[in-house]
This record gives sequence, C-alpha cells and structure tokens, in this order.
Amino acid sequence: MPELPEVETTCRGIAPHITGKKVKQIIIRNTRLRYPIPESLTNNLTGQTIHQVTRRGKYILLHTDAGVAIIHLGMSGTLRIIESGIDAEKHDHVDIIFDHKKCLRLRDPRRFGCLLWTQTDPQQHKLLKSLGPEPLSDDFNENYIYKLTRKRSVAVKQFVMNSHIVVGVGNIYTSEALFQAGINPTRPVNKISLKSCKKLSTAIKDVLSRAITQGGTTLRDFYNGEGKPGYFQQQLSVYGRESQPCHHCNTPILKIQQGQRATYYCKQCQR
DNA sequence: AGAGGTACCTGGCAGC
DNA sequence: TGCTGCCAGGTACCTC
Repeated sequence: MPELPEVETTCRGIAPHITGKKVKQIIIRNTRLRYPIPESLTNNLTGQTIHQVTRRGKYILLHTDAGVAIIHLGMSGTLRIIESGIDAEKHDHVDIIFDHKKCLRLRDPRRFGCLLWTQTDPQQHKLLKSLGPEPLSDDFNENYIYKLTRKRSVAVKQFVMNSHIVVGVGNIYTSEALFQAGINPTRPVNKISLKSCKKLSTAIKDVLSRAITQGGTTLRDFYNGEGKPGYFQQQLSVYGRESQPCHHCNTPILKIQQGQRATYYCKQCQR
C-alpha cells in the first residue's frame, strides 16, 4: 500500500498524538512480520517517552532516549491511533499503549512490514544505511539522476523504483511521474538526456507533493493515523486506467508488465 | 556492478 | 456456492 505520501501522511497523523507521551504497555499478538519482532523492542520501549516521530524513505522512526523503533508498513500495513481497549481484529498484530489511554495499533494483513528496535544511530541500520536520497530533497535533482544513469541500461520505471537510487517512489507514483515527465517507462535510463532528467526529477517531486497534500492515495485499504482515507486516487492520470482515454490526447492508456509489476502509460504522450 | 528472478503473506476478485 | 488462479501499493537477497 504505502508509498512515500502515505507514509508521510501516517507520520503526520500519529505524531501529534504520541510525541511527548510515555509507553505504558506493548501487546504483540503476532511477532511474525517480514522479520520477527525482536524481544528487545518490548523490553526497551516500554516505559520510554516518544520524543520525536520521523520518516526516512518509507520507514517510520519513533525516537526515545533508550533507542529507536523502526517501522515499515510493507504492502498492506497501517498505523492508527485509537482509544486503548478497543478489541483487536484479525490482522492487528501490535498495540503500543500510552499513558494517556491512546493506542498506536499496527495492522498488516500481508505481514510484509516490520517493527524493529535499534539502540544505535538508525541511519546506520542495515535497512536504512544504503538508501538513496529523499525525493523531495535538493540532493535529488537532474544532475544526480544523469550521473547514476549513464552506465545502466535498465528501464527508467525500474530505475526510479529502486530505493537505493531514490526512496519512497513506488509503483503508483512512478507511473504517474513518468506520465507527467512525458517519458516512456520502458526507455533505457542511459538514453535519457539531462533535460529529461530534469523533467523527471521535477515530476517526481510534484506528484509526491500533490499526493501528500491530498492525504495520499487510497486504492483499497490505506487510512491515515486517524483512520481517514487519502484522496489522490481521484487525480491519477494513468495508474489503474488501462484502456481508458488519456486525459491529454484520448489515446487508450496501456498496461504492461515490467519486473513483475504493472506499468501504465500513454504511448502517445510518453516517448 | 548491474540485471533479473524469487521469496515472503493474505485477501479480493474473476472465471469456471 | 465453491474452487482455482491471478493480482495487489514493497524490498531483501540470490544468482548470473
């Protein structure tokens, strides 16, 4: 489910409710996420005060004096704030219960997400260490893209989706950004000019920013920290629009397969 | 080093 | 109604 806008929306949704609050109890109903939830999490996080909620790529970090909880929502995870005491449903794997009777509940049907604990710098954690730059930062620009693409022949769609190149841009927003940039998703990256790299970085920033403003994209099951859906799906130009007319030229939108993932594009507008 | 495939897991839906 | 197969927003890890 979540790409960067959804994770950012989740962070913004939960932060005001848990920042400065003390963890009273942690209930783990199922430790079997992508990586097993470590015992060190319960042992160390209980009794700690969350002093900051931050995001790195699609990872959500809960900072305390004792260490940092690292959360990834995978394909189907949600984090929401509820009143403590509400019955858990089938895929509600973890409750972090706070002093003020609020509960941060992690639900993840497909269990592709994770919940880890680190006592050292989270940026140096194995999972975060080699991530690419944040797409909305100045480090992510046409020169960066141009330099990294010269010796690669992979399709631009797969290049953009690689988190070691740039974080947070998943299947939906890659298709959308490539449409906005007018670039065919199958184009080998080393065939893209500096000028097109500029269009690409600009489009990625624009699509992500607009999606964050809309509270993310809810296709089936994304809800923010307060249980509300996102609205960006109403503005999708190509994603999920196979055979429907392109908003710009009326040509039917194509759906193809790239690296086992669906790609949507307009062959007329994207060259 | 880069590219491609596989694995993890469940739910929803189309088709029979 | 019920079964089967396919698809889904992610990404680490393996091999070539």
